Amino acid sequence: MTQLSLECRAMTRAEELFFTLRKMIVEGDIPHAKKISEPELASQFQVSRSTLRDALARLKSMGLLSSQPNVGYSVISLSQTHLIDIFHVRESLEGMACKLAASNITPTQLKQLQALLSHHESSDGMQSGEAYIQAEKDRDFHFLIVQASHNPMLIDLLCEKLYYLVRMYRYQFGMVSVRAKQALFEHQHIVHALQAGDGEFAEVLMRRHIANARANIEANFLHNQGVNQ
Amino acid sequence: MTQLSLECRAMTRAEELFFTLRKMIVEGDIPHAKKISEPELASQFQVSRSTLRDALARLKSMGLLSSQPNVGYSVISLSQTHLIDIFHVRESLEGMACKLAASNITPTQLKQLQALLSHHESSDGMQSGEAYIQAEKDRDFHFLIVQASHNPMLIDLLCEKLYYLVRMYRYQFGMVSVRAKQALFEHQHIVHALQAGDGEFAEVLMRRHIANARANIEANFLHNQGVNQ
DNA sequence: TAAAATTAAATTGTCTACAATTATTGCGTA
DNA sequence: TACGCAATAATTGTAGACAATTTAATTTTA
Repeated sequence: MTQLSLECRAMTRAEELFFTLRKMIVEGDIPHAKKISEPELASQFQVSRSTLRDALARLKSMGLLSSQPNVGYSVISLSQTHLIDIFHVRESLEGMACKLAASNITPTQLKQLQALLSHHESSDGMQSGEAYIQAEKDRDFHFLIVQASHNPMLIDLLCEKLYYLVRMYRYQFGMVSVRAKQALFEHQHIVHALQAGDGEFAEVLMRRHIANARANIEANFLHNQGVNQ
Repeated sequence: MTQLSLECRAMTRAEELFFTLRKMIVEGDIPHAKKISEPELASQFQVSRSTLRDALARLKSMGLLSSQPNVGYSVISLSQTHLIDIFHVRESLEGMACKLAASNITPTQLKQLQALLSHHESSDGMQSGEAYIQAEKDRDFHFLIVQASHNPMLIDLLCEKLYYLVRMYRYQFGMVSVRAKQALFEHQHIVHALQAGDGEFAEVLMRRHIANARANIEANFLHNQGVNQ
């Protein structure tokens, strides 16, 4: 009767809690590297420990939590080396995604990508060339390309797992792009390669794009050395 | 008192069951694409459904099981496209691992790698050049390089997740290497590049190595078309 | 006083029971 | 007979209780 779930999958209590906790962890609302009290969290969200533990297990599987048997869960402790590790994985996976996208992207997706680009070109921050937080725009661009790879495993790894880790670091370290204009150029080159169907080149460009971002982060670390652990 | 767990971490019932089920799934002892009955499996292993569900959740997170809320779990259904997807991911990740290994490999690890190679060279199957199942040898070689990357995320993805998926396909499709001698040559080249500390070249070689394996699989599919779905 | 051992408290892992949802069976109707 | 609907059975999701382990607090001893 009430079968209006054609698009909207069934949502369990545990799944809902998973989304809530993920947001909280990413945005830094749960202290890092400090043990999580299951009874406390469970009562805070009015759920049983079973439900909570289901959600915690999912958060662990995507790398936001760590745990030890008979001890408990805790939000992972952020570090420079960990962030660099993530970017190495991103570089390889998004490079491959970009290569595959050159072959598999649909006309609709290509149009979306182009529309995205021209929108970014015309936006205020870009025209003045000043630095600004372009997290969401960046997200959309990279997400579209990953989707266009049509490789479900790549999509899952990048959009469901690594993305949230990166976002957590953005929140925690307060990373803003000081190379917005440069990034736009790189995005444009990537789209050109995709249009031309040149997967090998598209991959190289995407990898350089992410490697540049990593170098930028490393330089930032060097500059702030001693501030972060 | 009984604190002999310096190396051996605490092992929960759920973790033990996880290992058992993983082995069973990989080796094809649980029917694919058919819903798993939780009460049945739980009683079969003399554990409660809670414990079983903990294990099932882990198996899902590594891609061996799929699930739907309010419906249940089932072993993933294997397909040619899925296997190809996996190899694309492997190519990119192991390529990166190899690149990083060129910089980060320890002298001990390099010696282990060389010892492994010379052992393979002298083994029977190689000398006669005949095809044989070299799954374990291949495993050791690739594992060592991934470990040598010293990137925990790469290590986890490749050695704890993708590896078991690949092994499941090996069992299910009965894949044997018909290019053992060629693979050995490629392994040798990779080690030479690592010795020379040439990460870029080592990456290219590893990617070609895996791409060749993929091409071999695709050719096999083409030959057996209609047999597998 | 400081370290080790022992006891007590709290936390996690596991089990069982119940609620909510889905799958199945049987019935009635076109 | 085939299709749709209703009632039943079975399964999954969630809650709460107990057991095993860890952490803390306390006592004992050098």
